[in-house]
Amino acid sequence: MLARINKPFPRLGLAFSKKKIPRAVDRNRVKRIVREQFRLTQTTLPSVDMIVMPKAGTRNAKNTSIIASFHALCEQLKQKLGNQVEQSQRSSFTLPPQI
RNA sequence: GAAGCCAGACAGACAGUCGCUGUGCGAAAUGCACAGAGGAAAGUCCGGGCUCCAAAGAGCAAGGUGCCAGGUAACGCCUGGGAGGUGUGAGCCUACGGAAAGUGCCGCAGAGAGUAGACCGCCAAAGCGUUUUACGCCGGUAAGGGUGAAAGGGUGCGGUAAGAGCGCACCGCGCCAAUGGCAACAUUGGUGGCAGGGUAAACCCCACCUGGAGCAAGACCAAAUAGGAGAGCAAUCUCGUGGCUCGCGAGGCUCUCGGGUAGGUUGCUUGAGGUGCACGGUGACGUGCAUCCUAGAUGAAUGACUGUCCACGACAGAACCCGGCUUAUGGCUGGCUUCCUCU
RNA sequence: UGGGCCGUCGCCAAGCGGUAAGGCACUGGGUUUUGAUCCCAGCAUUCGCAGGUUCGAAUCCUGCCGGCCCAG
Repeated sequence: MLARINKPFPRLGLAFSKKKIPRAVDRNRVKRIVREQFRLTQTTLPSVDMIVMPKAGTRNAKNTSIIASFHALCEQLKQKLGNQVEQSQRSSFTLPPQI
């Protein structure tokens, strides 16, 4: 829902309301999946702060579909920011991202 | 073989790689080691610990519990027993004190719904009258019919004008005694007279229990700021303290205007703890010894990928901590009951 | 964490121990040349679910389910 250029490395924010995903088990599951995918793909992501927010149907989604939609959103983000962000800026930093 | 009842344990396993949270080691590292959700962590329905209010007091009010005995820190929980109900049975269920302290309610129907009553009936003995083997009046009665969820014990015999606990027998009920049992209660005997239906998850009475708030409790450190202005009340007052009164403690308190802060540490996990053995107890449970340390986050941690195997993984995520209850849920094991078939 | 409220026809709802009002909507009929209005009639087999108390429960009690609100 948000992507803002702030720090020289990508950061992840999660906004998971109890209204969208009522049960704690499902909420934790989706958060784990998003965090894991961010961790695996952070070196290829643009250096922006992003906030991920689930929609109402997310609680019934399978793990593979959540992963696929996360990657699709990242591709959209890259295309939108492709003109603004320099490629060299991203590769020069290898600090651990703050999740 | 089918259906059912009860009890129990388990909650995918192993290996590898990369991650997350905590603790320890280390000067530090892009390190190393160890540990890391549940039987219900859930609902928040009860009980307790802990913390503050007065190391919690009195009375009223309010609320809860309600056969007996035991267990427990405590309970509305558990165990054992009694009584009642239910099921063919294994079993299961039960707010299970008091209706003779008082009050209320019992629609419709029905004569009458609670110090009873007379619609259809039955009888008319005694008394009176007449048209005298009869009828009427004065009356008697509640057996039978009818209404209702419920009509002031039930069945039978006697009795009577007809009837009626009016009398008797048995059953039921109340009271007393004995026996067994700690008790609830059971059994037996005697006695009374059949009197006043139901409802207390209606008010209520009796007995017992409950002070209030909650870890965002509370404690500490640091930062910031204005010990501001105005009004009101004030020891017969105000606040702490909650529904009220008392008591106790403190001495200022309340409102308005304007302004400031809300960051961190702790509480935080060793506990009515777990496991094993022995002993006591029918059992819940208790005692002793040995042994183990087993999440502690604070935008909130348990995952992803790969491989092998199987029954192909249900319900579901700790937030101060424990004991229960309730609800959700997967397959497995053992015991028992009923029925069917075969030998 | 603590506390409170609600669930009744498709919708809005009254009833709080005595056998489920009313309005809108819907269906049928009438009035009208036709439509609206108007008139008449119909429309709750589980009062969220499951037990219990009572002769009798939407109502009382207990346990669940769902929804909403308040305080910190």
